[in-house]
Amino acid sequence: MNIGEIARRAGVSRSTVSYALSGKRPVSDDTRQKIQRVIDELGYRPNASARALANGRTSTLGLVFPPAGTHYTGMQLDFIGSVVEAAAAYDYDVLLSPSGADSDRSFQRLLGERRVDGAILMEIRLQDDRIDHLVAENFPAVCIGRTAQPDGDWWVGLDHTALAAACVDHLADLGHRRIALVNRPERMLRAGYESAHRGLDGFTKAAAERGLTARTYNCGDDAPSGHVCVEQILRDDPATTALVTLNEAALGGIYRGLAAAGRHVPRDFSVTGVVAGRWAETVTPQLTAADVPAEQMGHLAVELLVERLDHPEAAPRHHLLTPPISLRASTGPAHTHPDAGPGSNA
Amino acid sequence: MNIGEIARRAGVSRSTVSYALSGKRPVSDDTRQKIQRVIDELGYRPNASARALANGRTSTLGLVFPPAGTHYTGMQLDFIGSVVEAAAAYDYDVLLSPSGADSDRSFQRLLGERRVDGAILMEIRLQDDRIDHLVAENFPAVCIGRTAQPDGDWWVGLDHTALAAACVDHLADLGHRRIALVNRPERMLRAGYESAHRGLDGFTKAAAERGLTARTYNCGDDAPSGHVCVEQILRDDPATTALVTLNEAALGGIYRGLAAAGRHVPRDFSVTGVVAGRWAETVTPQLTAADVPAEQMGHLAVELLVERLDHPEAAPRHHLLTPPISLRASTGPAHTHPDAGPGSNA
DNA sequence: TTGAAAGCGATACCAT
DNA sequence: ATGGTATCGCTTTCAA
Repeated sequence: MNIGEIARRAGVSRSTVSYALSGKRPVSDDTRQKIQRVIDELGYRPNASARALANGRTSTLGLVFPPAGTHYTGMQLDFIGSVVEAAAAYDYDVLLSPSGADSDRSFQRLLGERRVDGAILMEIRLQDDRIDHLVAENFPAVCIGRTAQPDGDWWVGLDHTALAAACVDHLADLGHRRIALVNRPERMLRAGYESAHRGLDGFTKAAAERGLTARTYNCGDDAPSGHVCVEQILRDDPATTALVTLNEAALGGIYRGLAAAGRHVPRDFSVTGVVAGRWAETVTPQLTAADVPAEQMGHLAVELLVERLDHPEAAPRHHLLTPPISLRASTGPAHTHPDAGPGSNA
Repeated sequence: MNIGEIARRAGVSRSTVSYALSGKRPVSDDTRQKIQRVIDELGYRPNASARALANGRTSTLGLVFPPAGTHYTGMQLDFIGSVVEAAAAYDYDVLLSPSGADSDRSFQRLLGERRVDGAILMEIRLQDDRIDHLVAENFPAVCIGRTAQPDGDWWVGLDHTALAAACVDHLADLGHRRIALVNRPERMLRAGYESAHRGLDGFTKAAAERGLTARTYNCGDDAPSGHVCVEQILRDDPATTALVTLNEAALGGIYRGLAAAGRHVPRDFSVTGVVAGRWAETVTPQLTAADVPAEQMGHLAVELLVERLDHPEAAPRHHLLTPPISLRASTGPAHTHPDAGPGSNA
């Protein structure tokens, strides 16, 4: 059933039905009602493909994120959920594209075949060929995260440098002198992931400024890797009394590794980091952390994208967020653990 | 740029370009190469809307799941990830629809406007108006979960009855005599969520068969509710020594509540349940649980849907899964806790 | 092996 | 206030 059928049954022309639906031209109350009655009766809905072809808009947003090589982190998943929800409020549907690279089939389909009106990108790298591509085509996109040169882009990002530094300061204030960073996997660092890079920067500089002894580690995005990483940290320097994690997926393993080594959190070891709030609250003890406001960021990204779609010539806008540290239960004053003596091995 | 432009530049007709692309009609090597050269040069990709309009297929699957009223559970998110990944392997994109009810705008768009070729539904209710609607329209869909009368449907589901029973048996085998069930929120039970209903059934019957004292609780889908729920359980019957949870999101709070009450897991309290495997491994101690194979289920659902799309007349198929209990670290032999004496209050 | 032209189902311009 | 019709970009039948 199509618009022609409706027109025929209502005894009007197709254009009149179209205008009655869109309201882009006045239609007499009489015919409007006649049309509406037929539509209700037949349960007619205009075909999205035909409409998209005719007016050049799909009413769909693309959400681009790397394929779940291993698994998604809670944070990534929170982004997805919030983007979908926000998009629905603007009557946009969301098309998911598991693409890490410019060359991915799904990414090409999204853009080249014009399946979406605009795109939101996650997991940004400092140099990101996907973004280069989008900019070159002047394709409306908004990034969750920012590249090394974000000035021409639309984005909503986190000040990872400041966040990691705030974690270090928090620990230093509590008297910790030997700390460690649990970063994302080395592969992500090499690929240029911005959070891993900027977080590392912030951690390193803040530790230097506060005169702390600091070591940095790369850790796989899963609990077992977190466990192994903690073992390594305590082996390298048993006097370590605190750590900062940028790696949410490893958190469970980090806690377990600490417990296995006989370090009680927060009595004789403090843990903090940059983690989505709701996941910080699932672990025991609850994590004191710079909460990533995933929900807010997803909403802002959609808001920016819709604005950009409505005003194609608008100047780039962005939001740089620096959420405060939420004090919970995983950090406390520094104490030296008995195992921390020289030559000992936890 | 469109197919006409390509045709002009290659000096052939539009139909020849189309056939060169689809391979549905032989094209001489010579012209094929000529066309391909032009296409590469201009970076041409056929417009998805036009193609969908012409041949009636969108190459898009819909994924329907309830809006994140509160937040998504890890399990739901795992489904989303695995469905997207599996769909990509078949060159389908996935359109997300946050719809809990037949009447949701997004759901209507998906079906009525024919934005997708088929749909995958999550969070199935025993009576589900979305499914009734789909069946009535003979719209190709596959459910993750099953209704009370699933025989005519395509689905991949879990035997929640058996899973809950297996948890009870496991606890009974360890000598536990007084146990509790932490179910999903009452709102979900009232709405008819199949996992909550069938799980409750399985738990209740198995407990009766093994002659256990069992209580059942509804619990909000978040950590704080889990904490409160445990307090309630221990208040109602301090002699309780184990619980089964169908509520993944409450798990963190359950652990915390137990710790706060001075019950050590698994020494003097055992916890088990039905939870997605990777989340069972993030908590400490790791949860002994019937692991929901979310990834496998997502893949199977896509596989079934693709099959159904390719063979519109095929008879309904389904997969009923009963994953075994993975023994981890959260259950142990029953001991009576000192606080469990009559009149005491942990 | 190839071309011409009729759809697919909407929108929107040009008439009346 | 309404109708007729060209148009969006592709697929596919019919002819040659």
